[in-house]
Amino acid sequence: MPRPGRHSYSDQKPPYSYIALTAMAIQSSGEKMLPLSDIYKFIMDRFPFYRDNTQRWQNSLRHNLSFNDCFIKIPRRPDRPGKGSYWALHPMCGDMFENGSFLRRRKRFKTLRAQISLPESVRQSLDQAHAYLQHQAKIGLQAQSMSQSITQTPRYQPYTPPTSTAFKQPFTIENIIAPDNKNSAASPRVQMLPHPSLTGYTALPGFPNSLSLRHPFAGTSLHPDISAMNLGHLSRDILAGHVPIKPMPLTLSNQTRGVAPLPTSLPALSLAGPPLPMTSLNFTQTSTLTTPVLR
DNA sequence: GCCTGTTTAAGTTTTT
DNA sequence: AAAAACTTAAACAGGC
Repeated sequence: MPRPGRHSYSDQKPPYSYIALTAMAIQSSGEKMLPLSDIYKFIMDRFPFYRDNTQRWQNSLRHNLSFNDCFIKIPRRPDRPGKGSYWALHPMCGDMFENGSFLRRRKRFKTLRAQISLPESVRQSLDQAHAYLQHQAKIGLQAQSMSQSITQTPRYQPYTPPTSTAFKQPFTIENIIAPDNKNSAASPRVQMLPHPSLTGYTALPGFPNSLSLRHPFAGTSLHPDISAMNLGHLSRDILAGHVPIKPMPLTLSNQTRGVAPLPTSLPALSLAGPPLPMTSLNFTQTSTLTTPVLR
C-alpha cells in the first residue's frame, strides 16, 4: 500500500498513536525538542483530524508526555521565556517503534528506574543529581561550562550511529508520510558531552537526534538515570563496539537485594559501598565490552 | 481563568 | 484469553 501523502488523512484518524505523533513533532524540530504548544501545532497542521475536539486529544497527549518515560522535560533557558518546558525524546528510546509501525509499540519504553527497583540510596543520588542539574539549568552556569568543554576539549569522537540502531529511518513526518523520500539524510548528530558534575558519566551513544548540544542545557537535558541506563541498557551496538564508550568500572549494581534480575544481555553489575553522594555519582564499567555480540 | 503538567482510573484495541 | 499498549476522562496543582 502506498504511503499516504501529506494531508491525505483528511478527517480520518491517522494510524499513529499520540506517542508516535509527539515523537514525530519533536523529531521534526531543528533542536529535537518542542514546547507543548508547538507539538499541538505540528499535529494540527499535519493531521486535520486533530483540528477538532482539541480538548480531548490534547489532554490525552499531555497525559502521554507525563506518563511515558520516552519523553523528557527540558527547562527553558532564561533567555527563552515562554510557557511550559520543552519536551524531547529520551535518548534511549530510539528503538521504540519497530518495523515502521508507528501505531503501536511492541514494548513500552521504560527507564531503568522504572523497570527495576533501585535501592533507595541510589535512587536518592540520582534524584539529587537531577535536582542539581535542574538548578544548574536555572542559574545558567551549565551552558557556559558546556560550551567551554565543547569548544576546548572534545572528549569523544562525534558519533555516527550504525544503521541498525535507533530509528530505522529518521523519525520525521516526511519520512513517514512522504511517498518518495528515499535519501532521507539524517541531520548531523552530535554526541553529548558529560556534565562536569557527573564524573564518569559516559556520553550516550546510539541515539539519534533526540538530544544534542543545541539543547539549551545539553547536560541538563540528561535524564538522571541515564548513567544507570548506560549500565543496564548497553545496546547491541555498544557491545558490538560501534560506540566509543569510555571504559569504566561499575559502581552500580545488581547485587542489591530485591532487584529484579537483569536481562541476560546486560553486563554484570556490582554495587559497592554506601549511598553515593551526588558529586561522586560515578557509574563505571567493570565488565568488558567483549560480551558476545547480539545480532 | 487558562495553560501546563501529573496522576489515577477505566475502557478499548492489539498482540502474544 | 490474557497481557500489554493505547485512549479517554477527570481531578488537581502550580504558574502566569
